[in-house]
Amino acid sequence: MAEQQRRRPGETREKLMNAALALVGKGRHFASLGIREITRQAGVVPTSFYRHFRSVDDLGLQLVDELGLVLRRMMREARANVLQADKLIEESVGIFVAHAQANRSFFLFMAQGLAGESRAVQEGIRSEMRFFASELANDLRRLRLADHLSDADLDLTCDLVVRTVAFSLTDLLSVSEDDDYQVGQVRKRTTRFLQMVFVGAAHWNSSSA
Amino acid sequence: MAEQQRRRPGETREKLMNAALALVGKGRHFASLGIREITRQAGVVPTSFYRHFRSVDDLGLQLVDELGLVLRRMMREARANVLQADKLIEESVGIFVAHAQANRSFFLFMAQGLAGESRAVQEGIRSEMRFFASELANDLRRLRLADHLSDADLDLTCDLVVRTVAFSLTDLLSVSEDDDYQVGQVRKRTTRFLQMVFVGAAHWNSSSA
DNA sequence: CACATAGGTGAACACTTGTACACATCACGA
DNA sequence: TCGTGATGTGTACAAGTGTTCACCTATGTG
Repeated sequence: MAEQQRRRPGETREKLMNAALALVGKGRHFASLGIREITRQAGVVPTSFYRHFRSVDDLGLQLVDELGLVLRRMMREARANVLQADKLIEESVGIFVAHAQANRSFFLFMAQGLAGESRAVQEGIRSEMRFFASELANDLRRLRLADHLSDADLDLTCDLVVRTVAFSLTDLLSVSEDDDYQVGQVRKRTTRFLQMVFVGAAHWNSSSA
Repeated sequence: MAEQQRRRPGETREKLMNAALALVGKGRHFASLGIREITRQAGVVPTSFYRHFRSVDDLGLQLVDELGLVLRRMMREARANVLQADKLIEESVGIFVAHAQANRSFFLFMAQGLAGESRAVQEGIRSEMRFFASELANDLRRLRLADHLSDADLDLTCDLVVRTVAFSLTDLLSVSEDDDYQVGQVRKRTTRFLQMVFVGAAHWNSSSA
């Protein structure tokens, strides 16, 4: 009936995922989204949803996959841009904040998913964080910045770093997107948190023996 | 019509709050709860809800208040039970884990609320965490355990501690309630996180000047 | 005792929800 | 060329939703 223009494959699928993200970005919680709501936002008929996803949770899982890509992009940029070791933390936090701002909805979704209602989404996000932490550990090892730490202690440190940053996400996402002052505050605070963690790591074995 | 037994005042109100908590404890996300669902679980007619709360978010706000009481009880117990300073961290984490297990639904609600959909609930929980951190700072000051730190740096430390513990909540709540091994793992890991933070705090000024 | 008030109840409303079914349209391989 | 499968659409329905209304009953204060 309504004219059906030729569609690039996967287009509606993208539209649906973006619609879910958009709603999350608008302040809704992912766990409270419904199929009809998402399709309405996407400008698509409800039935189409089932062509691509079995349920809202399923869509969530696929969002986690995309989130993985976003995180990898961020990591790549961080690796390319960290020039001097002494500004390493500051610059990394800066890159993180910039990405979080540029992909606000995505990171909002991530923060929500950590205590979300779908066990699978939760585990997916957790697993992305583990991956991130292990990559960080590799980098630190390669740069020989933590030679005095055992592998286990280095992992511990990186896990703590990732957690701290992840928690900062909730700070960052709860201030207005363009309140530069507040955003700066979060950045400074996060930087100091990480500095403290690294000071702890630097003195770890000598103090905990 | 249906016989109306004499009710202790506020009874239904409690029933409603407990019902919401029970649903959260069962794996539901607070943001996805509806009025009818809550009243059904409470064994009460939907209309009764409005006698006590204006909306689900309102109920959430009142839950945050109760959460405050739970946290205070926990703090009191921790203060009473910490015997030797050298086991301070270990014992505190133990008490925290015990309380989190005993009030699983409450802490689940807290973890969800941090990235929740109601701005007010979010701010309430955040504020409880700030209070907790400032009390912790007072204690450390009183015990003269952080004399070398400025007030601002002490606050920073305590904030980081509270965040770290709060994040552990998501670990703790995602493992089965009675999987003692996993729970023990979370406890050990959290303890080491905090030890690392405190090592960092101990060497803070000397390393960051 | 009378009465105001708080709290509990059932029926009804206008919507929204998830899901199923039948059908239309396109791209593409046999 | 003709299927055939993937993707889109419209309609339908039963069930669940938030909220309002009028009404009932227990309780405590004047």
